[in-house]
Amino acid sequence: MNTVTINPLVCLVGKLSLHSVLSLEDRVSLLQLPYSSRIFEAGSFLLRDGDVRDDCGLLVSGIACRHKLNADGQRQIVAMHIPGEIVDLQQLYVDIADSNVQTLTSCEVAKISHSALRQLIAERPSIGHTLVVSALVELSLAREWVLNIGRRDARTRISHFLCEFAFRLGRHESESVEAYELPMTQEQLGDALGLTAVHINRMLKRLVEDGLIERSKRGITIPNWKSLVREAGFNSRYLHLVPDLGV
Amino acid sequence: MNTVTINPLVCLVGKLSLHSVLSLEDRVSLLQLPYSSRIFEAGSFLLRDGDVRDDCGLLVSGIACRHKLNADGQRQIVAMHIPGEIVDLQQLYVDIADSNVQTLTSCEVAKISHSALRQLIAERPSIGHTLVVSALVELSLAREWVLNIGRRDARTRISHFLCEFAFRLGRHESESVEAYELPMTQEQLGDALGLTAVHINRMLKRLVEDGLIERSKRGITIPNWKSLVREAGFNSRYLHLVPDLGV
DNA sequence: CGGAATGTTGAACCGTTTCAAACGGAGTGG
DNA sequence: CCACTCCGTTTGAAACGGTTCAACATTCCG
Repeated sequence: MNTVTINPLVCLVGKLSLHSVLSLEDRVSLLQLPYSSRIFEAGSFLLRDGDVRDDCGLLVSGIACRHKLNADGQRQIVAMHIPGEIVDLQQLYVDIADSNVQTLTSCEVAKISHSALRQLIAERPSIGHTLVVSALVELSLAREWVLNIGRRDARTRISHFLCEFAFRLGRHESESVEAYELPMTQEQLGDALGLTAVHINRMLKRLVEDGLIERSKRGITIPNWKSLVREAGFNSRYLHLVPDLGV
Repeated sequence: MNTVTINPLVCLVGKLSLHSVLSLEDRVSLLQLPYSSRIFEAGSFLLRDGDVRDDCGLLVSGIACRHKLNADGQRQIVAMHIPGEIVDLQQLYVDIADSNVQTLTSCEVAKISHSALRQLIAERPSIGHTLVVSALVELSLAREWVLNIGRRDARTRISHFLCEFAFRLGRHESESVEAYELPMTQEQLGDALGLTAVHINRMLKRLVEDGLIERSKRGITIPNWKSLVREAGFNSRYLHLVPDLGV
């Protein structure tokens, strides 16, 4: 697997750089963190509600989602996780997990012990600062998620979700025909957006009919970025990206 | 106003203590922070989407809410703020605000400059740690809020909101008849829960009929805490309170 | 190849919204 | 003190968006 060995931590550095300016020394120190990497197959739990952890899981490749359960057992996906994100950063500060994280695709995860990370943060406070920023960006995303579910109808809601996901994956070069893989069943999309799979199906169909998206298996293509953004009322500011890239 | 002068910062210490264990030295240092206190009347903005700040606002008394706007101008309340909370802590780490904070009642707010707070955090890292914990608790609340709006029907959703608010205000001694003031119009409750004021009205009426709550003007009484908790499927774990108080 | 999971479609249903009208209380000015 | 207005609450009837259920088609995967 790791024959050409690229250090998986580069994806962490890349992700953190989206929200903060990292010094060269910080980057170097981050890349020297000890880790052990492992592959999880689709559907594995990376974190369970109630877990207590002594290491952090960095998502190196693949997509995972964070979800919570109702008293009735209904599921609500509350966040998506993409490569470069530390999936259980909260457990570095707060003891007990309050949600589940489950892989949607096969995922490579690098484990970093809390003690190593704590030591690094103590030595280089700017890295601690950067990690806090990434947590605050997650907070901002969660609040936008509330707005999305609370105050947008199904069609706009799905459009907004697709925009956000495309944007976070970096597939948002304006005007161009952008495609990405959306590794979610319609059931999962429903759980993310507070809708039923059936209704997701109908709305996706309508979005295709109206030329806002194209579909092939699990792939989504956005033929005209601007029109989907308009449909969704999407404004990327809440993502707190450091470089101002259009929109 | 401040003739008997109680330091408003004690409420900050109290709030932080709910989630973390603070040393005596930390408490003392916190209380020595320089601040300037001011009263805002109901409806004032404490923070606006897009603001950049060089000081933090500590809510000393009163209730505020955080909200975001749709592209259509529809409002969604994404969080409630109660005394002891720093309403714009994010701006200490992230430059630009992504939501509005508006007072619901007359509020006393103590301003603390970023530089003073940064200096304190540098001197006493455990205080920085505690502030991060409080931000992560807010993240946990936001995720539960998503679950509440996405996967609970109106009746349960309102019940859950009332439970959470009561619990955060500390009015949750089990079994007893607990009352608190809920300083929100039905319109605002609707904005918080992704419902219309009309439907809030009908559901509140039903909750009263079913003996789960009692109402008087803006006051809410919970005659039987346990039955409302059952109705809401409420589990306080996501609030991450340090002392384990029932439920 | 066969079975399970996912996607698709229609019809009936229901929770919530919308619209509209009336009510009540608090505050203001004459 | 009354009349007036403003704001929030209350109520009803009709409409709508999304759900539910059920059947069938398709894809995935061992």
